[in-house]
Amino acid sequence: MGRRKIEMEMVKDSSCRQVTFSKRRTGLFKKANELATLCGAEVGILVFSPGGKPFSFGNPNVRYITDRFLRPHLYKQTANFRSNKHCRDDSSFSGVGAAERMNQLHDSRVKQLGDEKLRGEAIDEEIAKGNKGIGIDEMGFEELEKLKEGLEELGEKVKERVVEMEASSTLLMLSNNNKSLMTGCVKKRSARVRAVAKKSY
Amino acid sequence: MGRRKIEMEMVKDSSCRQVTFSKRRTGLFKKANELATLCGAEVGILVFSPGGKPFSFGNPNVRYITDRFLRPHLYKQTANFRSNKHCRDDSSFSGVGAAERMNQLHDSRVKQLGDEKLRGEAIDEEIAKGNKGIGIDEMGFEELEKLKEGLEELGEKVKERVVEMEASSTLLMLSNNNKSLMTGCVKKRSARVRAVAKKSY
DNA sequence: AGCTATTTATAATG
DNA sequence: TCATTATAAATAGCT
Repeated sequence: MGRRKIEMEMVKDSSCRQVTFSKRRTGLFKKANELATLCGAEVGILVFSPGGKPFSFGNPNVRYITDRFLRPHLYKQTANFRSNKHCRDDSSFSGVGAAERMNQLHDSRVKQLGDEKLRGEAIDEEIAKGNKGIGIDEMGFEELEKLKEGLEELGEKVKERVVEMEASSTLLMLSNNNKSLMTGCVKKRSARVRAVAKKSY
Repeated sequence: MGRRKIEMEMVKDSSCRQVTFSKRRTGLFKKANELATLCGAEVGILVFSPGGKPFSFGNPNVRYITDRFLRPHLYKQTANFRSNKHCRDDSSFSGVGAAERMNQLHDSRVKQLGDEKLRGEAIDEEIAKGNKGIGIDEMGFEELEKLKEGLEELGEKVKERVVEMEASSTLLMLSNNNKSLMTGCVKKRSARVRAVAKKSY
């Protein structure tokens, strides 16, 4: 799709790779949006750049998609869902060409599933210990995203400072309690929140 | 990209829509794989067909990607994460469609994971436990005030945007939970929060 | 960031 | 459904 055909391997030049990443990430999100629009599908995409910077696309939104995926029992399942045909294509990235990796898929999947299981167990352990505030993480993402979205509209100067605070993990952790709040002692806070919010903005 | 250009709206004919969904889903996954390969990025995609059937792509795998997003504190954050913005593109879309089977290329290597439901239930339990001991605390409020001060310096346009997304109430709610958070693994955050907040504003 | 020359994805068709 | 092909779209290399 360009002046020349490129090999399916890691772009060597760091600068070019960054450009490619940006262009293709944009293209991927566009495609996802089209898929959702044309077919009425729900799509969520999560991307981490090589540097670890997160990007996401979601229709209707990432929160919904991930939630529905991780906690399917909370959603009404259609006949298709029950038909037990959940397509997966988890590649293991190791610098190998796409085609080649596709062929390795079958074998690598076994190992991957093993890793996933281990990871899952580790997480479950954390949860069991109860010292991590798990409900926290459920809410964190959405709230953090909203906040970020707002912050991203700010001028560069302000933007940087706020983002710094955001990155401090403060907001992330704060936001994590939203869910519990909703359930528990939130009522009087709720009123107060509304009042202040209205007043402040 | 076909014999004719098509409008970006829901494909009316159910049959055509199904075909389009399969083709484009395949294409989307391929693009995602290329992005990961070429750029060394980590990509996760979750798709629900109009009929509610789930599909996913993940590199290295979906579990890892969603975990990293939902529980970022479990992962090492790079400098980029800290200093950059989190790009987001959540379109609001709600589509309805006939329930149909989605069988395409990937279905040949489909691997069903039955533990997703279990995992979801585990999370639910944890959340329920986490509902206890939630309370408002002044520290959180102070943080909020600082945030507000910062935000109020923004231009009217931005300010309105923030209000629209109810960022204010979000922040308030978030901050209100600071205390409960302090109980667990959050203590060191506290000091850090203060420092950052002071520095930023 | 913009601009084409090309490659790629895919809508319509067989 | 599955393969083919004429076109629309995405994008690699440059500036």
